[in-house]
Amino acid sequence: MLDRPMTVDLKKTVNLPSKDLPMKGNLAQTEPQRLKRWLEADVYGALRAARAGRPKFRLHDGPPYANGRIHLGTAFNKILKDFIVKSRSMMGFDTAYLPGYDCHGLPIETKVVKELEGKLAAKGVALTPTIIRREARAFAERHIEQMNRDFQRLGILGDWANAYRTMSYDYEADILRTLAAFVRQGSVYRGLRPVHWSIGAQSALAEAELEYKEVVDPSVYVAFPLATDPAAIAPELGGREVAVVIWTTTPWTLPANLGISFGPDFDYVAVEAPAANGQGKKRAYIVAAKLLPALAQKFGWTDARPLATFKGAALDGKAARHPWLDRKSQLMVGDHVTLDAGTGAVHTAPGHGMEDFLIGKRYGLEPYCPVDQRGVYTDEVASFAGRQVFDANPDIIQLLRERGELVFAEDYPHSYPHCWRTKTPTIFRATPQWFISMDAAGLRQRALDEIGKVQWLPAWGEERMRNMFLNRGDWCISRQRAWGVPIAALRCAVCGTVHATADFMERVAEVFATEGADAWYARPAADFLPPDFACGSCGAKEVEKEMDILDVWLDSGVSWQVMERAGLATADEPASDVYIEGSDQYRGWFNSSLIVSLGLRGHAPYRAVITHGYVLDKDREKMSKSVGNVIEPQALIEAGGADLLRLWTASVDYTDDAPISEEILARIGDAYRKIRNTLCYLVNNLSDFDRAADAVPDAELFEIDRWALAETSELARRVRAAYEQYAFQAAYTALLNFCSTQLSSIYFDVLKDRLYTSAPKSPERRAAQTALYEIASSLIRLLAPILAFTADEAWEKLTRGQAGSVHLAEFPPGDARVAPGLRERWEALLSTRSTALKELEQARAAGRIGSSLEAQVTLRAGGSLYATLADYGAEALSFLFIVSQVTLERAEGEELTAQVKPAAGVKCERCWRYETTVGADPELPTICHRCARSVRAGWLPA
RNA sequence: GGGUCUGUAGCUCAGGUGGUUAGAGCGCACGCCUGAUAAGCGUGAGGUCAGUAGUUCAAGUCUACUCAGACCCA
Repeated sequence: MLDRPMTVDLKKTVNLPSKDLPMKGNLAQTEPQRLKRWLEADVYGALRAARAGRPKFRLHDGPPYANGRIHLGTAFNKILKDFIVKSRSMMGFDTAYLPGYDCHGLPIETKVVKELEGKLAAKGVALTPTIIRREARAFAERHIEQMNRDFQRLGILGDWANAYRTMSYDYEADILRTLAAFVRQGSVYRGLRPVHWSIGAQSALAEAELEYKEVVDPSVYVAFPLATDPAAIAPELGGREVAVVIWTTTPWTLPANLGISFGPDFDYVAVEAPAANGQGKKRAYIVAAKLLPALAQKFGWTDARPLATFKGAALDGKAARHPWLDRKSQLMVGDHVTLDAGTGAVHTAPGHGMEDFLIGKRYGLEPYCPVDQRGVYTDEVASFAGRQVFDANPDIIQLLRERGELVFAEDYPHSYPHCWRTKTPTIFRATPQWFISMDAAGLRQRALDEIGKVQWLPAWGEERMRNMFLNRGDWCISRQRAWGVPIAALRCAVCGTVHATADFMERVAEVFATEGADAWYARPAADFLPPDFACGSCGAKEVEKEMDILDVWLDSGVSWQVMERAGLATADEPASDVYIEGSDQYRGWFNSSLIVSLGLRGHAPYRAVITHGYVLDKDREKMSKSVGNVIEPQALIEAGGADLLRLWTASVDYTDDAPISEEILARIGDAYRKIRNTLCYLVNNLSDFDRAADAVPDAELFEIDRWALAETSELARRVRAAYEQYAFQAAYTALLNFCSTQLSSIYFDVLKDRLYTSAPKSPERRAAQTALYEIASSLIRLLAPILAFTADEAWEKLTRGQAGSVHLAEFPPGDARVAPGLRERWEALLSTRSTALKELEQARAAGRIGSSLEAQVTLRAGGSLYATLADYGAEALSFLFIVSQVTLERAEGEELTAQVKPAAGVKCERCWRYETTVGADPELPTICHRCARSVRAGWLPA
């Protein structure tokens, strides 16, 4: 061998990472390709097969409404569900996820009707329920296909091909069978209830079909003379003529007045004022004390004299006389009474208002409604029978004036609901509806019992749910619409008696199962009739079909039955381990599902209920088109990929409302890049590492490798626990902090020297790679539920495509044994490192060094810290601090000091450390002895 | 108006049963490196804990009220 410099390209002897996993994710392009492969490989099916026989975990999907592209809220919901599905399956559970869609209902119906109206009118064809239903079904079908694609694009794993639909024939049959079950147990009844009614269209309207317009209505203040002894209210009123003054802007509802409501805790006064019929008579009028000054001025009561003051509760149970009819008006108290307007005494007509109806129900008043579907008074109404209600207003006011009960009248501009179709003002009108009683079969009490057995997350959900059941009225299940499941009942064509038996409904359900609910519209009533039918009341044989449909909340309330039908649950247990939906579903799906499951199975359909908040803008205000603060998921996916959206979902506290904005997304992008770069470092430094052949035994690992593995195990333990508790944000925080602190800023930074400068197959480099492999394997799996695409990509690279999708893998256990004292020892080492780094920064700021390798550090420590540092060794510390030399000195006190000086020696061209051994090897004169050994071992013939 | 909930640094979040100078990651500023490079490392500056009043020796943590926001109901 010649004793002169060799011509070695030293750059080529440095083991730099590969570029197998690119730093740039390019997710908008790569995700769809990966998705395609998942679908081709049927990852969901493979997962179910792989977990067959393991304990089951069920997440029953609350069906989103099938009427458009998904928005951030639906994406948020589905991603959270996917976190659960993926994490539970990685815990080893056989996790089923069968998505579903809510198909019937008003939004689709109105959309379809709008589209059809113009077209059909031009052809002179009438719009029938059958046509609406055909179009609505096609509309829902189209949107389900689109939404299926949208959801899958988010990386949601599930049985998409078999997604359930509330409009499928068997599902429609189940809805009707469910109604039959409630009929059989005696919970279903028919009763009157006020609904929004369009006189123009002669039909019931939903809230969404109302348009509010500014109009001027008559505002009247009407006296109702007291019918009970006024001394019972306040002694001062004994022997006086007393009247209650009410206010209304709908004088036409006065014929239906059955009561007056007061706020129980408000103060009311009886004041002496001139009687409205003049002639100088005095009369005592009752109004709310707080409103008296304003009212006295309005009425011209210049010398009103208060006679008595009392709480509204004092009036409870008393009675007044109707101003012109020979009828009592019940005095009541209720919390709905406010002092915002009027007199504090609220005219109550239970047939013409929702609040009136509810309080009337408590006091046993009928929802009396002497107005027909044309808005015309029936014969019951003396002197106004046959008159249209709005036309009758002036005459009613005139009548009041003549009778001396009109205290005051004026014009009153306000906004009033109008029918969106006919543009006519609407009225509230009590109409016959179908109900499920909350109490007839004890449903309310059973629900309250069951609520206590369910696990609520967040915990306050239990109270919210409980209050809801304590206060809710009977469930009105009928709607006067076309797109839904009809209430299969018959009405006698002669006497109008309704025939609705469970047996009959179940027979019809059989027809629905094969022909769909359309059969009710397509077939004549006679088709459903038993051959020997006769009306029980009048014996007639002619019948008509009931045309009301069921509330769509009943549709979705029966959805847990698909879990039984799919073999995922049995009837004697809750159909789902968990429900997770937005917080609006306490009133909605959680509510209806509980009632239906209780009615049919006797228990709740869920073991646990999780709620998430709404997606809000940067100011935590709701997104709306008119405000212009809407962010579309499609735009986010185009820009940054679904994994970005998934990472954002994990980053927020979903139990509260979740803010999203440009800045937040920029931060999430930063976090994504941090995680991705961490994965790149791991995977790309393992490109020449074959775990089976190259891994070293535990004993050959460096201490820092063992520390990093211990930290990884701890991470696994914490992240796993977070997933178990559905605490995705805790998982996110732990994972991100681990990547940036333990790995990037400590382990990876220190490890670069060993990975890059050791001989490729040297034991020290293989030790580092052995640790990196374990870390990569754990980290990727722990990330997989959140970063579904990126983790799969990294996993594929790490395992060289030999292990299948990461979503088939299980979590690392997180129970690695850690040598006693290792953690405490490393706390001391790392805190010493911080001290050294601070000192290095001072030297750098003073211009004494640039790179930390230009420095040597002298540590002075005492006591146990000195012992720890000495045991670790000065040279090892120099690698830990990434400086060229460390000198350790023993000190008396406890305080640790670090001193920075220029490193000794010359910079090694290869490892960049300053070494006194540079040039020791004459053949390799520009590098240190360590590098010379590596180069000889790795690149030169022996 | 009622039920339920939320409000801690620019952002997302930690801060059992009230107790020393309120923490983290990111961002930001400044600097280093140029062999993780549309990367990496370091140091540092950011907070009247929404506000007011109270309880207490002591409150981000308890009470009341106010303000702002969310869902449901009216």
